Amino acid sequence: MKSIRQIFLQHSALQMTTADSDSSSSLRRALKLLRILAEGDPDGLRLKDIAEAAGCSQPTAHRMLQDLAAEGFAEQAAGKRYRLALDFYVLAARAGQASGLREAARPALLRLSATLSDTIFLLVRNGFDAVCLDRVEGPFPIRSFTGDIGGRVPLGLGQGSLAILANLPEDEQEAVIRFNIPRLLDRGFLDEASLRSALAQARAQGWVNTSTGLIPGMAGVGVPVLDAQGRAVAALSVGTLAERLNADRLPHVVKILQGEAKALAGKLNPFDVALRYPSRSLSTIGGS
Amino acid sequence: MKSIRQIFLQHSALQMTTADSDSSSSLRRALKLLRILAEGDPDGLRLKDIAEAAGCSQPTAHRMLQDLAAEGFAEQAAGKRYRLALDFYVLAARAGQASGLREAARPALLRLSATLSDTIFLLVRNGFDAVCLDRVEGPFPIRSFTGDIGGRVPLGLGQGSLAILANLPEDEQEAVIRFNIPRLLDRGFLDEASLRSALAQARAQGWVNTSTGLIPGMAGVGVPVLDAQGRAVAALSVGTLAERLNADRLPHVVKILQGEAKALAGKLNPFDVALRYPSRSLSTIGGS
DNA sequence: ATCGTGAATTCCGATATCCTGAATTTATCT
DNA sequence: AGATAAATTCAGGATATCGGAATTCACGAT
Repeated sequence: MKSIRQIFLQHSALQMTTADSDSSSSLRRALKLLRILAEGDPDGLRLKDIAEAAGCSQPTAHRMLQDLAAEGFAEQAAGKRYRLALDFYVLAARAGQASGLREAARPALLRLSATLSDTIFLLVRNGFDAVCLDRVEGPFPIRSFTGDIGGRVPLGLGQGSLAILANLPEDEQEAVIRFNIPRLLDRGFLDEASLRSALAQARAQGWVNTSTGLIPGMAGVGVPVLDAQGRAVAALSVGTLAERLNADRLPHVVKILQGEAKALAGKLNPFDVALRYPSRSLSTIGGS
Repeated sequence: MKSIRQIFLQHSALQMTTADSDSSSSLRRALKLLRILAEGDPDGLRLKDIAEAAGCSQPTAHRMLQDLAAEGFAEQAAGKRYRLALDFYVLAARAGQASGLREAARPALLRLSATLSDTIFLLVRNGFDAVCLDRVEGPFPIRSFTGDIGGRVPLGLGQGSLAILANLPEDEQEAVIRFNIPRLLDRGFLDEASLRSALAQARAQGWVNTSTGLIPGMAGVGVPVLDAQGRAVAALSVGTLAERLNADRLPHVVKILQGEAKALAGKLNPFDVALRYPSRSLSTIGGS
């Protein structure tokens, strides 16, 4: 059985508290600048603040930003402020296309939104999290754990996220659970026993209902998107008002979701999320 | 009048054949790797091919890719292939509000899509290209020059793209035309005379109709989004089936589009797409 | 199933690049 | 306008980078 560390390595590309964060390589430092820009004020950041946030000298930050600008990843708005530039977003749009899932799922999302008149989410697994890859708004205002596109939640929190976790291979599921329990408790989630019973139920019935919803007045349904080996690679979910998921409508919603999930799975023949990271990372993480 | 080179410098962040492509800085070279990954197969590229495309040795490419992966911008899929990682997408999505324009335009796109039941595009100018910044699908399947979000077309090709070009300042327009003519011809587009007359008409009437559509059965309308100085910073366009843009409906569509474009322009007071690039770039490009 | 080819990764010395500090220019605030 | 603070440029010393060679690894063929 895989260890937590192995699972972690398989998905080490998380911006988590890896504690190796300060480490070297000028490239790494430059890339951190991009992250600083992304997380900073949309109108741009001052060079001084960027340098401080990056922990490097002002001339160094300046030179790197000039390079980033020359390549179209950053730009200088009025007032000398630096911010991300268009090319960055353009490239990022392609990054989401990995395996074409987003593209493949978009028609389904639109159909679901049109049919159900609710907000639809497309989630994918990424390490120990579920990431919102796409989302189509419905007419009702929704609060959800999974915020907007790009939002992350620990696997297990929220219907779609739980649907994914419930359909991972046994050993990975176990590792994720152990890793995520503290994170879930931090967010006021149920205890481990409740999680395990919810997972068992989710796996058995093939979908996750509103019972795990922790936001008052909100409810949702999530179904997994399975690959050829029956492993969850994504989830479709609906978020809506609790009153809109009564006993009458629920079966209908589940059925439609499952139909789309199955059709989507059919389009994903060569979908392979298994990553292998070099053993060098082991020492990096293990040694810190 | 500005020279082509000057215009080019203002928007030098193009992945074109700048001939400065080989130039210095390890950061720039690393960022080019990201571009290579973005343009390559979504399922990933082999290290050898990446190294070749980047014009550097295999070990060098390897080390840079490891750094990119460690920062979450790239990842290794099964089979050792490298591709852009999800974090890249997530980062941009979170910062997405940064662009302002996209955020500001989204309600308009949704309204247009709902009202017209067609696919709506938001294009912005970037150098010699128009870039699709956002897009809302309609119920009809559409083929367009401007592919999905992030797609580029030479300015002048397509309704929205032409609408932007038609409303650039005289000298820039001229420079773009000269630069783009060969590119347009390559793609089976009309000759220079036709382009110029189309531009004149577009500028005069304030919108671009389907007459420039080169895809059989498809049609569209584009209107420019003008800044305070009357320069085009973006375009809204509709793409649909030719039969859905008959003489009855066309004026209606144009009117609605123009209304949204005008409202959008009003929200863009502090929107400043003019970029200033350091004079250092001048010598870089001029000297090669 | 084993072998052979080609790719991916690691190692290491030379060297080009990057970083820190100081000086200059430019912007911002009172 | 003057003063202050930031942004940018400049130069020398230190270091991380680069590419060739060797090794390990993955994959296709016999």
